[in-house]
Amino acid sequence: MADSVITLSDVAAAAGVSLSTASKALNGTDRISEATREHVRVTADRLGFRHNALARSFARGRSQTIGVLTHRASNPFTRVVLATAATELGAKERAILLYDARMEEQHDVTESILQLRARRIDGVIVIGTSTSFRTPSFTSRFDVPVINAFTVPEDPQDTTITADDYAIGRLAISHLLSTGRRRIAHLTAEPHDMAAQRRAEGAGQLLAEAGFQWAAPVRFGRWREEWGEQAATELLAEVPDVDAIFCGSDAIGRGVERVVRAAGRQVPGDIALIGVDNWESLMHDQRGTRHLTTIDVGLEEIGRRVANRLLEGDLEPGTQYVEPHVVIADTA
Amino acid sequence: MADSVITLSDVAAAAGVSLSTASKALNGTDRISEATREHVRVTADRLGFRHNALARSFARGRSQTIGVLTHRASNPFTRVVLATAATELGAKERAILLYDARMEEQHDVTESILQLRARRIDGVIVIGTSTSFRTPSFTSRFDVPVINAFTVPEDPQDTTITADDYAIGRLAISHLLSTGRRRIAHLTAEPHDMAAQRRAEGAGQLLAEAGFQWAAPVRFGRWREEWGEQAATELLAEVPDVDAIFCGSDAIGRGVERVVRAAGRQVPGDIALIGVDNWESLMHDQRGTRHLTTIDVGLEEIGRRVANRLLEGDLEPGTQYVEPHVVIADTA
DNA sequence: AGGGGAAGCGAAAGCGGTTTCGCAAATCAC
DNA sequence: GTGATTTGCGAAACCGCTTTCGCTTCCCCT
Repeated sequence: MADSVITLSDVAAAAGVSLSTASKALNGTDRISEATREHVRVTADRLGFRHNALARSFARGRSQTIGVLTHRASNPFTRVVLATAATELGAKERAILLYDARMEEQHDVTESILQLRARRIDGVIVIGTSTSFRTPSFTSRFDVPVINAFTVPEDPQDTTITADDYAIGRLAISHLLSTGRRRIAHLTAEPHDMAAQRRAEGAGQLLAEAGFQWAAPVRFGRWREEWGEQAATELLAEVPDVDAIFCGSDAIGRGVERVVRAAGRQVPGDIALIGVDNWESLMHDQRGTRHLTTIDVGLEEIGRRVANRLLEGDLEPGTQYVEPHVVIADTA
Repeated sequence: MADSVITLSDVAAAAGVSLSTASKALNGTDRISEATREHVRVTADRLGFRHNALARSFARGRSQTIGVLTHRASNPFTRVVLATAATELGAKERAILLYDARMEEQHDVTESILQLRARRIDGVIVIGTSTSFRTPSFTSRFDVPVINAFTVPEDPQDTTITADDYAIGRLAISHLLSTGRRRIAHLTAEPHDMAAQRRAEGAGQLLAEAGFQWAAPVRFGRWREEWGEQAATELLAEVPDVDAIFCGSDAIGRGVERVVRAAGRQVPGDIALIGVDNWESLMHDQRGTRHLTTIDVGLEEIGRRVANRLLEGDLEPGTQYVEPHVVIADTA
């Protein structure tokens, strides 16, 4: 590697034009004759020239870097959004600078914000941890575009892309109905959890619209596998002829499944099970086997959209929801 | 926000020193009297000065950005390493620029490499997808430090940090033995998979050292839940009195568990189960419930180490393994 | 007292582009 | 054919910081 890096003035010299002409030719800016433009391009290629991104960023005052603020980068959902957004941005030659609020609990986010501004970032992505917790609004604290992902924004005017819990609920029920189930129950998480609420609400709505009702009152509890076990045990005692269970999450679903099978019921023969999250795909990279039928809330789509809208400067205010989709496997 | 951004020369002027003195004072470089240094610092603070990171990077020729090369950024293991490394780097004000080979299957990695070099990145992290596939060596293709994560390097001289499959196998058995199990079996993935091999090898070794042997020959198959079911079914038929199963992965473990329970055996009462991956923690962000007892291979530790060693310039050649640890839950 | 070295600071040259502005030549209008 | 535009290009300023180099002073040593 003969590494006496080629600069733009080398190109200009080789092409017999001025530095400024070379710059404009390659950037397509200003008025340059097509002939010169092409000639410069060819020379640049021949020399293997590449813009020094650092110099360019500096001169333009734009860093080609996006700041990312997370509450907890170790949250698995956050990771998915983060990784897909980063991939998308990387493909467009944008770097990301991640600030995890977790690490700076004391440090006040203000510090991170100042850092990001000092870096002259071109935009900010704020990744929440769910549709249950509000994320404080950062929009006004930056002079560059800010977009929220996977959260319910404090200020409804903030540009936000997130999961559609209501649609998730509807979709789950719609799928169960379409497979002929009629005695459907719903076991889900904390009653105060907004995501759990919305899912239950959407599910209840669709059920009602279809002219049915819950086989048992919706059971609220925790987002945990154990709760799934407990709730399912109670449910089976109370409503033995239930023929489908919409589980608020895949974790709950796992617990439910264990109990249902232990009770000697066939899955999905006697009782169909559907969860939410698409856990297994998160684990298996879309290739492995699937087991639990589930609803994918669209985290990857959120990551992609957030990145692209930011780059395209498409920041109309308000919340945009991504469509969930059903992932059919062995349990429904 | 009165945003007429403060530059270093503003500070210099306000402090009554030259631009260069101000620079040196704040950077701690060169010889400057402690008095002036302090005075400049105070003035800078008073003015709310922050270095323009772009200008600084440009002047120094170092971008404060790390390039990250992945095979498949959507792989769940990759995501964990990526997210933890990014967090660690972000905390030290380093951005990352991600190139996912997946997106450029055709495009030849060469292009990405050129891009990264044009960005004047300060280092490169190459994230593999497992300890089963070799990653081609990129070390010589960059003039900056390169470090591999979660992979088996093509060139053993490449600086690499990865999981220790051998230790994983030993640890699993050690745990089972310590809980009094003696009739232990091992159900795992493809016989040609290096990770599966090493785990089986480590496990076999420890077992032998302890004076025992496998209750049944090791069964190789797939990394899938279904294979867990099938293998467990066969195993129970063949060796009904097995009292512990070391499952090659949590996915396999899930399948095994279903069959074991369906056969009426108590878990862990009759049969203890231990997996590998720590799936549930990946899903639950360390807080949720755990169900399957498992071995955490240390992906997060890999991410952290890789980031820190790169920043510290600690790049002695060769492979360094992270220690796995047991995550005790309900099944062993 | 005189010379050598170190300490403290400033002038100025980059770093590698982008961008404004002005000028000459070419094109247009009438 | 003359004046008014437009077109194509180059000179030079500039982005904000780092770093080399050299010039004073001051200190110490003999």
